[in-house]
Amino acid sequence: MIAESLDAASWLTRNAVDCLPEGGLEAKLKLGRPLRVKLGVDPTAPDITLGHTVVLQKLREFQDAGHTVILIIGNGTARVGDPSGRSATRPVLSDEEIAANARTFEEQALKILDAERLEVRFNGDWLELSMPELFRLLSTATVAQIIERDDFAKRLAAGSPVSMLELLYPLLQGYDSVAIKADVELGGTDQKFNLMLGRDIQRAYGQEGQVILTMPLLTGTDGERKMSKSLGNYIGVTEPPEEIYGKTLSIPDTSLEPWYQLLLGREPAVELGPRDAKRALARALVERFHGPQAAIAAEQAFDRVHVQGGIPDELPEVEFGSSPDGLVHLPALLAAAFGVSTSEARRTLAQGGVKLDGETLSSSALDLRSDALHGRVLQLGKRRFARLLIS
RNA sequence: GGCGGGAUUCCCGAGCGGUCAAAGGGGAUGGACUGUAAAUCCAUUGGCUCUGCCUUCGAAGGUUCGAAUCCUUCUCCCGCCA
Repeated sequence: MIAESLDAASWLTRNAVDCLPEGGLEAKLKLGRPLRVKLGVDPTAPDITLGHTVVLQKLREFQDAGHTVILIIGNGTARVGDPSGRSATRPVLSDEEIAANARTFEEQALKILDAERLEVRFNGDWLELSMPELFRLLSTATVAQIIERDDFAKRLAAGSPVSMLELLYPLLQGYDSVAIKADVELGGTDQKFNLMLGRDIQRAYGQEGQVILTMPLLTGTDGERKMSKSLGNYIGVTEPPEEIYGKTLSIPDTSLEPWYQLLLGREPAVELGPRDAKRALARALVERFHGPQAAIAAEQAFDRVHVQGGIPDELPEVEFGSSPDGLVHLPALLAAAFGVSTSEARRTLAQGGVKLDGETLSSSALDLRSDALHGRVLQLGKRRFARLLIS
């Protein structure tokens, strides 16, 4: 069952940026037992994005090769906050929220991972160190080692604050590897430092150092920064088909190759132009999370709305009351229907961004008769629609 | 412990007694163009019962006809020295 050949290693390192140390994975594979492959996740963001799927797919490949994946929910480390990136303050979550997020994460991760070869662990279970234990952990690394890290080095050079807790974070993450006896740890390239430090810590605890495997970070729909929920440039795997389809089409052409490579594991077909390659990508992604039917439907719906300027077939209904004289104040209606402020509604209206059954509404008449609105489709901007039920 | 610097609207960042809902940039949104791409152009970007009104410039007080701008106290941050 357990593949031992070099082929197995080269398959598993496909698309990876780093696999260290050199030859380490091959050596681990030769052990001939299922390896313990670790991924740590932050319990703050419950929804899995396409960005997460890059690493998850790699984990799945390990599972398919017979290895065990250990998903670590960082409820203990959440109290510290990963300094990767730059956000300094993180919301403090309650145990209930963390548990709920972990469940959601696991549920969504199972769209990719195999439940049979998965262990889910909470690092809060072992991050209750006594002082002597903490001192032992702290003694495994030096300040020089820690501040060598790129983020820290830059921030220190720029005179920005770096808290003691942040310095501690990589050690705690490394301790997780000790706790679960990880053979391999995966992460994005931004995790390289933490992963490497984990090796040192394991060795300080008398274990063999883990092999680290880093995957490229998927850029977000903006094509610039890494995909993340907080940057708002993400596609969630549980989003509706039309959203996944539409958002995928909105990525810049320059993201096409990396997205193909990281999400589909292949190059875009050469005979397709960028537009059609992107459509094929969007179909493939919808298909992965919603099935082939949904992919076709999403594309058709998209074409109807955006190519032909039509109206989607499923759209939310909005109930709204008219005044006693049968008039409806448009800004108030837009505000209620789309969750914008009335000021914003007025502005958009003035700019020709509001349509009723496809006809642009003018801002000269802000009050319309209810019977002119009832049952019709109100549109704000390009993509927000609602069917009106005026009472 | 001592000395200095800072906190401005989503972000960065001007403003230093009235002409400030607050320059400029970024981002975002709407429009044109298009392939919900890029590039480009135009517009908008606190809220509202919208030719006016209300609330914003770390917090609370104060001075003034009038404060983001001056004073006091407080909170937080940063640097230098020890």
